[in-house]
Order: sequence, then C-alpha cells, then structure tokens
Amino acid sequence: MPVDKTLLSGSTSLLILKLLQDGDKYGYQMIEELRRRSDDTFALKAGTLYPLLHALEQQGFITAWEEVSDTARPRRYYHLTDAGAAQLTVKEAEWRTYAGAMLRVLEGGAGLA
Amino acid sequence: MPVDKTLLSGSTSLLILKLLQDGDKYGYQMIEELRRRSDDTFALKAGTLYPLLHALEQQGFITAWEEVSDTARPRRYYHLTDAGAAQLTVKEAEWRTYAGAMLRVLEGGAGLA
DNA sequence: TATAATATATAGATATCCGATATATAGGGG
DNA sequence: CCCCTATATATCGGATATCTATATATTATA
Repeated sequence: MPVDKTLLSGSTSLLILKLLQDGDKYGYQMIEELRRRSDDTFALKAGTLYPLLHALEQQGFITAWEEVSDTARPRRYYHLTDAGAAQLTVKEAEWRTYAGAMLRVLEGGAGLA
Repeated sequence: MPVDKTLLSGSTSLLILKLLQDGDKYGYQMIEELRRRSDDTFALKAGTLYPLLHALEQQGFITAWEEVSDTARPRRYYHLTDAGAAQLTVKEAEWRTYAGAMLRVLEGGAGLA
C-alpha cells in the first residue's frame, strides 16, 4: 500500500539513479519496476517522473538515447553517467544518515546522553 | 551534519508527536532535543516548527498550556492528546513502511521476483 | 471500434520547509 | 551603559517537490 507521498520528497531522484545502476531503462519501465520492487509502496506518477528525468539529464547525471522500433512507439532509454553514479553514492549515504537519525529518535527514549 | 532538508518532508510532524510522547515540551525545547537526539542531523527551524505546532493543535493532536514565570518569558507547553497518540502510531507505521520499501530498492538488485 | 495499456510530455495546483523578519526578555562582555 | 548572544514565540514570502489533469500517439484487447 502506498504511504504519505510527502515522505518520498527528496528521495525520488535517489530511487531513479539506483534503478539505472542495474542498467539502462526507460521512464515507463522505471515506474513499473519501482512499484514492483517496493511492493506498491512507491507509486511514482508520470507527471513526477518525466520532468525529473529531464532535470537529471540537464544536471549531467543521466544521458538519454532513443530506441526506434517498428512495432512499438519509440522509447527514451536513460543511462547513468559517472557523475550520476557519484551522485548516487552521495544521495544514498545521505538517506542512510537521515533514516538512522530518524530511527534514533523513534527508538531511543529521552535520555541517551 | 544535516542532510538534504527535503528528506524530512512529511516526517516532521511524526518527529514532533514522538517527542511529546515522552512528556510535555515547549517549542524551543523540541528544536534542541531533536538536534541532540539526531546528532545534529535534524536542524528544525523555528519558521517550520511553530506553524506546524499550530496546525497540529488545530487538528486536535496536541493541546497547549502556558507556563508563566517571573524570571523568564512565558513558554507554551504542548501535550499529546489521545488522538495525537493514535496519529503517532499511524505515522510511525507509515514511515517504517516507507523506509522498508526504500531499503528493498537500495539493497535488492533487479531480480527478486 | 472502443477501451485499456503502453509511452512521453507539460501546465497548474498543492504541500512542505526554509529564510527573513519581528517581538520580547535575560545575561555576559566591552 | 550598550550591544550581542541565547532564549522563546510568531508570521510572511519564496523555494522546492510532488501530484492532478490533460494532451498526444501507438498497440493490444474485447
């Protein structure tokens, strides 16, 4: 089941970069895979994803290439750049820091010095 | 060190409710305690906290009482209501669902069926 | 032939948080 | 004595991120 969407704020780009670590993917595919991998917790909307992909491309974290086919409408595949991989490392560490601090507040009572 | 502030989006009210679970607190105190408990990861700003406290009060999740003192300026203490405690349970479960899904995406590779 | 699924795109609305600013008091340093 | 910092609360405007709605186009299904 999906959670409060605002929880995803800031971590969406991390999720996208992470997906691309496993290989080139196109937008629609990312939405599907994200939903599958997260057991329907992440239901990323197209209106969120595509602008985000354009932004990541402009920042140099991903590059795009077009796949033309006779049987389907063209797909824009995205590829993780070296800069994107570096950004992924940073963002992932940042998220783990955040989640760790969150858990400390949730678990830890008042007095831990 | 603080993390990307957008990561906190949506979880701030959870943090506040959680702090009040340990007893009544006033705004400034929450900022300090949150910073301490999270090892400076959460640096909640006054401009974020006070409007949020008013909203939580309006929603019936917390109530406020004034502490008048001769030696210091008055403090507004906040108290967690039963509805607030229930909301805390919901929000905490929601966050754990989110974090769990996030970890599955980060850890789990592509093929997990 | 109509409907759903695939596939990408953009504009407008909404939510959340921060920065700046304001007010007020107490205490320490110059 | 005055200024600066810390304590303490408050509000407004702006930035950012996401969603909703809408648009377009193709393929598969009913």
